[in-house]
Amino acid sequence: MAFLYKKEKIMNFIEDLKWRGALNQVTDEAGLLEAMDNGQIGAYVGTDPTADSLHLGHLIPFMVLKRFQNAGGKAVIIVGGVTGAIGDPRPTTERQLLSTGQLATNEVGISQQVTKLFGSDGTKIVNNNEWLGQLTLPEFLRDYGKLFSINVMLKKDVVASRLATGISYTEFTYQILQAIDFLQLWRRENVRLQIGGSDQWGNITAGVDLIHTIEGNGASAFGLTIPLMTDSTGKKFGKSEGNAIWLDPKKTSPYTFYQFWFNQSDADVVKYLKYFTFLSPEEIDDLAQEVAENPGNRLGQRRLAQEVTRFVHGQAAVEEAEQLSAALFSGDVSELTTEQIGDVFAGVPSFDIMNEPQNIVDFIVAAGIDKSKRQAREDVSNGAIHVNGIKITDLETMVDPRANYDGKYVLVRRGKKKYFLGKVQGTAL
RNA sequence: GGGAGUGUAGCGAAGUCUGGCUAAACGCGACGGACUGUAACUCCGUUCCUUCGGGUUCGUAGGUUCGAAUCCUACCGCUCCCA
Repeated sequence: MAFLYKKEKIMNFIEDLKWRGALNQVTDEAGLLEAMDNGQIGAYVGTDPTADSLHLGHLIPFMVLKRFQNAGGKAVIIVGGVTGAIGDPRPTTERQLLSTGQLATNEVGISQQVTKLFGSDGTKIVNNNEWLGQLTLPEFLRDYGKLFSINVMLKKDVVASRLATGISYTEFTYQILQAIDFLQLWRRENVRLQIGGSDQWGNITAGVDLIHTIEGNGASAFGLTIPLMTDSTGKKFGKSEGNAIWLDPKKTSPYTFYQFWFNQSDADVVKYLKYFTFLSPEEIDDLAQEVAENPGNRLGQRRLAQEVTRFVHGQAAVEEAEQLSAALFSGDVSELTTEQIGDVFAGVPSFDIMNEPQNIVDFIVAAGIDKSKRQAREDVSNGAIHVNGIKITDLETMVDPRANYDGKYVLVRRGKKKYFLGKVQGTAL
């Protein structure tokens, strides 16, 4: 069951990850493959609910978990709970604790997204509050604390780097909690593998060690980490204009999501195709050749955008994003009908606007397109602003919302490819 | 508890000794423009707000001075060393 692509290249789970550049370290490669062959086992990824939605950074371990699932394994995901309330230490500074209300909201949002990605069949989403929440301090100290050596804990990279700047006792304890999670899932859900980013290595091995200590050295428990994702210029992957790309369509529209992938550079497409799609090595090799020979066609980028958008938002969203992209990047937007605008542009950031003429600069700021008048003036002067397809360069221009699209919409473009849809409200009092 | 440092725009980092020429160097990031393939590279411009007169900034609050990021006092945060 650990084998994929039986009709084409034969690769097992690990070989496939290696080929995709998605493998950093494994605790015991041969042991893991053997365990996978001996019957279905589970693997888990933990997520702390630091926001009400997942973003692309989270998708990285989830992609590997999904491959594990596709290879016949059982996917288990921990969404926050106690570990989320504590905070995984960052290498630099102490985290700000989230309120319990915020945590609860975040957990709900993230659980829904995870369910969408993994399906409900056989996938298990758990909250570690189930076991960590019941644990009393005396039990914690007697049953677990005794098994952890401070000397070893201090050597973990994250802790070591924090010794210079300071780390609270709370965050220091995090690795123990995560180790307990692994142990509990090992017992409850037959989880034998924990998957995480390369920064999770220390936490993961803490869990493997704990299982070996309690369940015996022969106990089958493995850890696997994924390399840090960077783009070809060495920057951390997953940001657009300095903002995170969210999986929640309300926070990042499927159109924006699609465009994020579509705009990847030639140097990165193949890497991302391997990483973020479930296309076979043959298909990816073909696309790689296409990118090398006819980069201008952007076939690789297009396929990447389609595949990832489909995985996260579904086929309908792909079609909408492509329609919208076609409308925005090919023809003249002033030719579009009111209906087309309403249908197709739903995915673009929108704002409400009063039904009365307004100076262009004030209009831009009121719409939230720029954050200050200074910036708005600069953009207008630079010829960066188009209203309903017409470039505006005069700072004194008045924008009349009634002028186009039956007075219902005002379509604004800033720069080469950022669109905003103004929805005209009633007349101002 | 004692001692030594440190806190500057989104980030990093000058400027502080020798107060005015500093809305504050430089780098990164970000935004816009040119080029292009909705790419990368490169180049150019912008990057506190503004009714374009000016206004408000350099941890916080006071003080000295004609004038303070720069000097003084107190307080707050962070780091290190000693106890």
